[in-house]
Amino acid sequence: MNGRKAQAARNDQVILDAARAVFVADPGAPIAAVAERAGVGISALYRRYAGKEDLLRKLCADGLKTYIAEAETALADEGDPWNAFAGFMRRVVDADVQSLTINLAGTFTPDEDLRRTSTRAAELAERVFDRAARAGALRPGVNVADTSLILDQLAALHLGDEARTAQIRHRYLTLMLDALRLTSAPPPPGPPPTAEEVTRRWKV
Amino acid sequence: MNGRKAQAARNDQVILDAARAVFVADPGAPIAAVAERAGVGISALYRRYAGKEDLLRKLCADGLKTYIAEAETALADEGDPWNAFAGFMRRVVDADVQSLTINLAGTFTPDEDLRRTSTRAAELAERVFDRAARAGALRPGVNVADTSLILDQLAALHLGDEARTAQIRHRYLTLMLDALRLTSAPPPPGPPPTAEEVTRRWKV
DNA sequence: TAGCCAATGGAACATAATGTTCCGTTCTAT
DNA sequence: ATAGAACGGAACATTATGTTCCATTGGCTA
Repeated sequence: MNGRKAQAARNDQVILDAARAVFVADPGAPIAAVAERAGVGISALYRRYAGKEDLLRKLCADGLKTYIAEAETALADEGDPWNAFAGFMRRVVDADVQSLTINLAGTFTPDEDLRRTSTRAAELAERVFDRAARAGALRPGVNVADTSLILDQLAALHLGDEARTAQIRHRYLTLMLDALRLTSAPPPPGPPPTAEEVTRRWKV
Repeated sequence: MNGRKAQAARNDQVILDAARAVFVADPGAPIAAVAERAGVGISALYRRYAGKEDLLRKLCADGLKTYIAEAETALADEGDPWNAFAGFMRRVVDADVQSLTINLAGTFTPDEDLRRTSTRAAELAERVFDRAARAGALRPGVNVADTSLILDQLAALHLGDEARTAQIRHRYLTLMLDALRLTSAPPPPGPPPTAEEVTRRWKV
């Protein structure tokens, strides 16, 4: 298949890739920046999405889906529960999911479908976490919400280059995982984060 | 002393406090928000500062000064070098210095004086860190720049309430410090951050 | 007491940024 | 050859926001 239709199909992907790159780098970027990066005109965007919010919702939903996929991969791992959990965290950092979900939250109004996806993502993550916890691999006093906030912190790291940023994020993820693995250390101070505190960032 | 002059003197402080609160919560906040929070008119601001950048520079310089003060306190501590270092980190988190320096960097052009202050701050922090390192209290492979990036990550944490935010930041600072204290653990992966990478965020 | 002036409030102004629409053009399929 | 999908990008509408300007207030001094 060639011609106009093929270009359109290719553009679907090109636009999504560009949008992801642009909004990961700057969540408040103008829509024109996406068009420029994709090498298309603005109407190519508006033909596909009703508006900016629509595009952001799509990106966020995609991010949650890869998060879910990684969690399912971790759950399918029959080996050491701690390793499954740690691997899950590393893959989520690599996919830069947090930049697509947390950093975009609040810039658009979520729809029902997105809320459902978000709920499912949280459930799966909890199962990955709990399995490691029940195996006695985790420091006392930590919970799933802690892992969300840890991912948030890592997503805040920006060092110019995308590759270098990923590298440095893994550096601090390693430190955090080491701290979470200290099963005989005292619980970290302060009340642990609640699910509500982690969810509050979503608009409406 | 009373009357107009006293009000002006009070306003100096009120305006600075309001500006700190507003820009810590939102580095891109409009200047009108500061005036509103301070309960003064806009001209009360423009009488004191040539423009928005001027105010931001002032806030940033103040932040660096408290950072320097805390580092000097740590250096004056003759006790355990690790405790001095850890206390320094905790106090910097409490003062929310990072929100006034890193988060504001890039939104204004630093002047010569601010650059000098910044350099001095880095020197002192390095001495606090090195003393702990020479005492053998630190995990191999970590350096001062690591502590900067750790503070950045913590500053990215926002949980509505200011008190709660401080609480949760201390939670993860504790985890990070625990990981930094594992003197017989392997060095964290990836090339450590360089001074240049930590400094790059400054405009010009 | 009259008058000067620092200090202020806040409307008005000037821009800049940016989401969205619209129209002429291109290219494919029939 | 023609209809219509897909597109480019200028034009438009709106909003956000830094800065200026002027009338007003209140204390201090001659």
